[in-house]
Amino acid sequence: MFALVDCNNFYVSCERVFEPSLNGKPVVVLSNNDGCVIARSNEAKALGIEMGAPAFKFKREFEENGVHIFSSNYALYGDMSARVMSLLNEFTPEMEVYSIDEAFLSFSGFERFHDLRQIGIRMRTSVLKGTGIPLSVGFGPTKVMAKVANRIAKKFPDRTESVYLIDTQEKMVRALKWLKVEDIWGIGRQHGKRLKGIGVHTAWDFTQLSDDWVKKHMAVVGLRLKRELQGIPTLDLEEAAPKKNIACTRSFEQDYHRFDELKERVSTFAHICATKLRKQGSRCRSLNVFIMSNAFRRDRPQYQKSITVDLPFETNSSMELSHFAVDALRKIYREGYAYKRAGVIVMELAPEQHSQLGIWDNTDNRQNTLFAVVDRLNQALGRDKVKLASQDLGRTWKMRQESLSRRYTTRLSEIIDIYCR
DNA sequence: TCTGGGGTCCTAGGACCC
DNA sequence: TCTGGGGTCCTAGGACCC
Repeated sequence: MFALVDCNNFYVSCERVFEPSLNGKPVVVLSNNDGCVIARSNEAKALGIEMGAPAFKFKREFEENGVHIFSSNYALYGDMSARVMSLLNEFTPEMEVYSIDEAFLSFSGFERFHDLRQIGIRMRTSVLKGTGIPLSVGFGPTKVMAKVANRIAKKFPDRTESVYLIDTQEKMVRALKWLKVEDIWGIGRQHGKRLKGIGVHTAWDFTQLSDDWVKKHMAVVGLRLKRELQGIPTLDLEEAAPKKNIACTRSFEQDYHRFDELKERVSTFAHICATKLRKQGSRCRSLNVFIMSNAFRRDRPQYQKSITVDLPFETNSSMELSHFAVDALRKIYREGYAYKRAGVIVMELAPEQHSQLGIWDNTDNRQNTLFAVVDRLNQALGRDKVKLASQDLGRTWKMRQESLSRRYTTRLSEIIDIYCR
């Protein structure tokens, strides 16, 4: 049996831990630049605020309904996530951290000696007590069924105590007939639309389709999904693996027109990618740079272009990557457009240890030592203490973050205040 | 005025090899 | 007129996830 454990409205729950007066009130968390709604409390969901809704369009609604707004605080969410995962890990060593707020746990064999429902309830209690974050837990014979069970636990918290177990044929059929086809994990908008078009409305209907149809229209991924929903496992827990691509991309808080302005940002994105590469112990062989104008402004001329370049050698040096990224930018930059978004993606990653050196044009090895020191300094003193000269030394831009909470758990100076009367 | 960011996997088709 | 057979690798695009 698999469990899928999921934190309820995770970002909102993190904020509420440190502001408990917000329990029971509508709360939303916004994306970078306070752009879109990316987390909602149940009360906010009930107000009809959609996931991904642009914040400016809902401004009035927020005010009228007293919705509490937070800018996203990834330092806080990342640290809270690590605490949750570490508590969950005590229940079984076999765990796959699937996302910042979700984990699959394998309990194969446990069902013979343990009451899985009780284990689920104990996980909830432990994490709630240890971190203040509420969970929903679903158990099923496959990963997809565990997802389904989790959905039921979340939908009916009172009846299930937020823990639901699918362990019999009847429960499986009942769950499948209840679940809408577009809500199946792995069925997105496109497939959902097509399936409904041919009269497939529930997960149960989907399992009744022929293998041929599924294979033809949804390839092997669809076929695996069908098996999983029939209770036949095709997906196993996945090992934590090094990333195959690493990206840093941003929308700007204002339009940029000049090459120099873009250059400054792209150089920073390359530096951030390089830092992530070094942290993972990888180097990259190629990188992609893209720039684009504001796609929402249909009234203005549009331009978007991306370019992938092979590097002459593998590297994770901020200086070298910044240099190559700016070179690439130069090739795609066109004057006369208002740029709104850009990014750097490093690709073809290889482990540092056995990297292939070229004969003629090797990276300068002294950079390894240099950036080891840079990383240490930035870690100890704050992220931007040491920068490249090509970066944003003037720091003319700043991310819009009007409602940022404190980094309660990772900065001593921002720790929660307790007042005694 | 204002619209996020970071990933993965799969397939078809073209280019190329012997 | 007629034009093999069997592979691999790469890329772009589509679909999905959180």
